[in-house]
Amino acid sequence: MERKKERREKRNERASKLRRLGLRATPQRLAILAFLEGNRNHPSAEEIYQALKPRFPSLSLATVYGTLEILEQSGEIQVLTIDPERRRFDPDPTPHAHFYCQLCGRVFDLPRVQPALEKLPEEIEGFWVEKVSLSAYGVCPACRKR
Amino acid sequence: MERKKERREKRNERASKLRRLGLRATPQRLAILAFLEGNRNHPSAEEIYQALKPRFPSLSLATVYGTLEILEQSGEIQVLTIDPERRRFDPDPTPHAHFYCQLCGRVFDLPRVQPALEKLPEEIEGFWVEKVSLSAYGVCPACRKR
DNA sequence: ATAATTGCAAAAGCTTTGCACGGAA
DNA sequence: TTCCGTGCAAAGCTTTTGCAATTAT
Repeated sequence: MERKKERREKRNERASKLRRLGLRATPQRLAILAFLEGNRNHPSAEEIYQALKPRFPSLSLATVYGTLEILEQSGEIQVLTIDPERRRFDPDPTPHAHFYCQLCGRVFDLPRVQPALEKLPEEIEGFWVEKVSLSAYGVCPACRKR
Repeated sequence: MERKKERREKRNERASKLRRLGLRATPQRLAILAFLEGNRNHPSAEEIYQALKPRFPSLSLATVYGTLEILEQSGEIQVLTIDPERRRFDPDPTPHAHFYCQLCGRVFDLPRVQPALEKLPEEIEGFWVEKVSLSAYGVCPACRKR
């Protein structure tokens, strides 16, 4: 069974990543990292919490928020303010465009729009720019069909 | 005194605008419109409320929220989600870039960055785009000096 | 007159905080 | 053993809602 070994390795990678950031590798943090990894759904804190709850019955929403906070400060993830109702979290910290569907509320990546962002300088009209975000609002392909 | 006449005219313009939208021209709405007009501070609902409270002691926050909601739906203003803490309102409904200062929390217009937005089509990769917003985060000129 | 709008209070979310306990290093 | 991290409950905010009273038309 190679799968077991693979999982163990990924787990170790995540633990190392956390320790490299000066953080303790707790089961909760490892689970949140694992859930986020490769997740393109831009989940909210509540969604992460609900998804992990079955396997971590003692998990608390406060821990989820806390972990997401330090992961953002560490540059491992990015927080999106695209959804007017709640914060969304993106495991990919590199700048890229997002789309918010006003019908279903889902958030999508728009990787091909990215280039427009690259051209922005570190300084615009005296403002020091740390991060740029491009958000589009409208109707996603699935909702257009209905 | 020409000022009085001018104020009366502006007030009439706002009243007409409201009625054109099928809305009643109440003192509260006229005051909110007047406060927003030419206001480049991207105020929050609370800020609008506090600013108008002295002259409209009976004004309620619920009315402010309600008015802002219908003004947005009418296309008269735009709601910004750039501030992670609260919604900000912009009397200019046309798409333009914004800057959020992470130190003082103020929101600025970045009118010269606008062109980058113009190039975006109505449809991107199957997504129907109704609105695009470009937000930059960093430190504003005033805060850089300190 | 009458239908829309206001203001109040309460409710509904989302997110943060304080603190005692538990667990990683 | 030593702190860092967790979980719980409560609090803090922003925003929404229901409804009776008011007011624009």
